[in-house]
Amino acid sequence: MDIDLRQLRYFLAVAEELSFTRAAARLHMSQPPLSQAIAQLEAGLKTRLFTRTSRRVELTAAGQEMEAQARALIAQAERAQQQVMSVGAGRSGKIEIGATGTILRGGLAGWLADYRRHAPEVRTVIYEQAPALQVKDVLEHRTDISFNRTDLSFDRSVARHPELGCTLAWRESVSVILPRGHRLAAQDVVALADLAADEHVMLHPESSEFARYLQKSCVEAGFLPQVSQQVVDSQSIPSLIAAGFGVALVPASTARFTSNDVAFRMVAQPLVADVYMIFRQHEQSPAVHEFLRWRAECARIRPAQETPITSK
Amino acid sequence: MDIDLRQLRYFLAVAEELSFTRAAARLHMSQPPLSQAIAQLEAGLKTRLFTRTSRRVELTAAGQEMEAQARALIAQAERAQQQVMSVGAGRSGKIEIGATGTILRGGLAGWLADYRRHAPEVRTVIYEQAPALQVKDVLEHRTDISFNRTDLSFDRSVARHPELGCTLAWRESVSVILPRGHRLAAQDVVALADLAADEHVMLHPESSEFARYLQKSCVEAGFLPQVSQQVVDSQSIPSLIAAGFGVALVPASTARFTSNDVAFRMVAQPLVADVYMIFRQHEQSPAVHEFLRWRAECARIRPAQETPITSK
DNA sequence: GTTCAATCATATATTGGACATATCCATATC
DNA sequence: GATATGGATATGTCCAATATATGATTGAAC
Repeated sequence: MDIDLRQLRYFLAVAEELSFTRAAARLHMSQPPLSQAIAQLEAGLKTRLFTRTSRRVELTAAGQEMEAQARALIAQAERAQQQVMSVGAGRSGKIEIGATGTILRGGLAGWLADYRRHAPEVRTVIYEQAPALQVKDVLEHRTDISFNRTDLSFDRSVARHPELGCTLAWRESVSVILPRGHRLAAQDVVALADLAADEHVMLHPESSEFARYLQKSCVEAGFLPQVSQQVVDSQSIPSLIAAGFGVALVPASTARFTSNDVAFRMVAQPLVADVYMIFRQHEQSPAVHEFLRWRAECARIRPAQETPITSK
Repeated sequence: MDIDLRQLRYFLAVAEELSFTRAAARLHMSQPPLSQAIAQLEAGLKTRLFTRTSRRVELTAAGQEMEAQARALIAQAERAQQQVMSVGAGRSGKIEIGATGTILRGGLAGWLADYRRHAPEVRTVIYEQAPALQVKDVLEHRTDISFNRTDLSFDRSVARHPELGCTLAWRESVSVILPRGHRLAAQDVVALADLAADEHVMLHPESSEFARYLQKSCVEAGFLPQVSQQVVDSQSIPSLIAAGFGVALVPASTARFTSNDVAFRMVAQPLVADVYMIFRQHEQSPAVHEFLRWRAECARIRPAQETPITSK
């Protein structure tokens, strides 16, 4: 009673050849089972599909309808198979990405563009996330990959979860934001120690591993930064600097979207603003798996990772 | 390698139950062959569709895609089957109808409306045909049914073809078109014999059996009509009458679309303008077959067929 | 920690159905 | 009317889908 794609393939062969014998030859089978299969299909539909005049085979009206329907069905089955295999191989699908505001506006989309060229069928959906929620969101499948500036291998603030993996995504340099007319604005590159006397605007160290890293780096450079203001959202930093609250150390890419009320200057190495990807080690969809595999391969070929988009 | 709707039905059962055991019960089969069938499907796609954790079954990303695709495919297969069966039963399909101008404009569409209500999926396509080509067009499958005023049972002008059938479609009365101020315009009903002295406009008797029928009727009424003008297209008759070329006998429904430069009066019975359907006895599509069957049944229930639309 | 129950995978036997070979029947062609 | 062509029918064979039995894993109960 239920039709079956095999029957439809047989039907189409007969409909195209208008001959059971020729169709059977094309299907690499003998003629009787083909006749039987068609008869069975007709019985299931309670409808004749061919008129057999012992010398000529013709399609009935229902047969013509069936030809159109069968073609559409088989084509759709083909597409369905391709689509499923494509998802299975990670060539299509969806990757849910979480990122902090600075990373999202700091060139993440541009950095992803490479992969979009490599796997155009994979949709990437980017959510802006509070850093504190990123690990939780990944663990609970709300996102597949989180981009942030925390290297879980060294992070002690979140419980080191065995299910989570962490990889360096890209490496950018650190800039310092100076107010107009600051004494260091004349230099192209600023050494970290030169900022010892300035007041600093920085992110809350509790919620930002990057802030803790900067603090630690300052201490290693020989001074404990004077904090004039702590902020939650890095977007508000440039306006605070413009208002005279001091200086701020930020990832170089922050310069892309800010006015020229303030000056951006490179900070000398070895200060870096690394961006990491956090992801589940298992239970990752093929698209995510393939994405991470591709990234790992790229990193193997060209390990020196630079700022995704120059902050010029 | 080629997927098969049976596998998809199995897959959907498992995807819905998220359990091989329950799905097998729902499918009235045991669990091992179901597991095998799914494994086979996965092998064909080279893609895992479920993650089995020996306690819980879950869909992979590819499995979710497959669920959507499978639903769409099975629904389409269902629709295809319905559609083919519908065509096979004559509930849907197409009927190509040929008709002469007078019949086409004389209420054919209205007469067909009944059937369109009965079988709304059947499309009826109406072509205007020269009467001389109607039989040929039916025999050569250009049309399925011809409407005209020729009863093939008595027609001797065309070779009586054994493949052709002929049935009365409807019966209308005959009207006479009189010029303004004609002496008979005062009467509601005109007897045929009263028109003996008038000049007549009529269709070519060679191409119109109706014209021959009218001629014969006049002779039986005791006069040979004086023909002032012979026309091919009955549409031109009213204007010729208005121009004073005499009178004309026409089917009553002709009055529907003409101005009041002329007067229409009923002609006394037994003069009738019957409309017949001509069709192939065999090689008719289910839609045509079902249409004719339905008509025959209606005629059996209510044999008195009237003018399809009153010529008021 | 141990046992039990639940659940899917694997092994093996069985059966139904798809297929092939052989043949029959109808008809178009000569 | 003989022949050839092409589909239907009959019958045997073989594979594949299924059932039964069993194993393996694991979550839950105590």
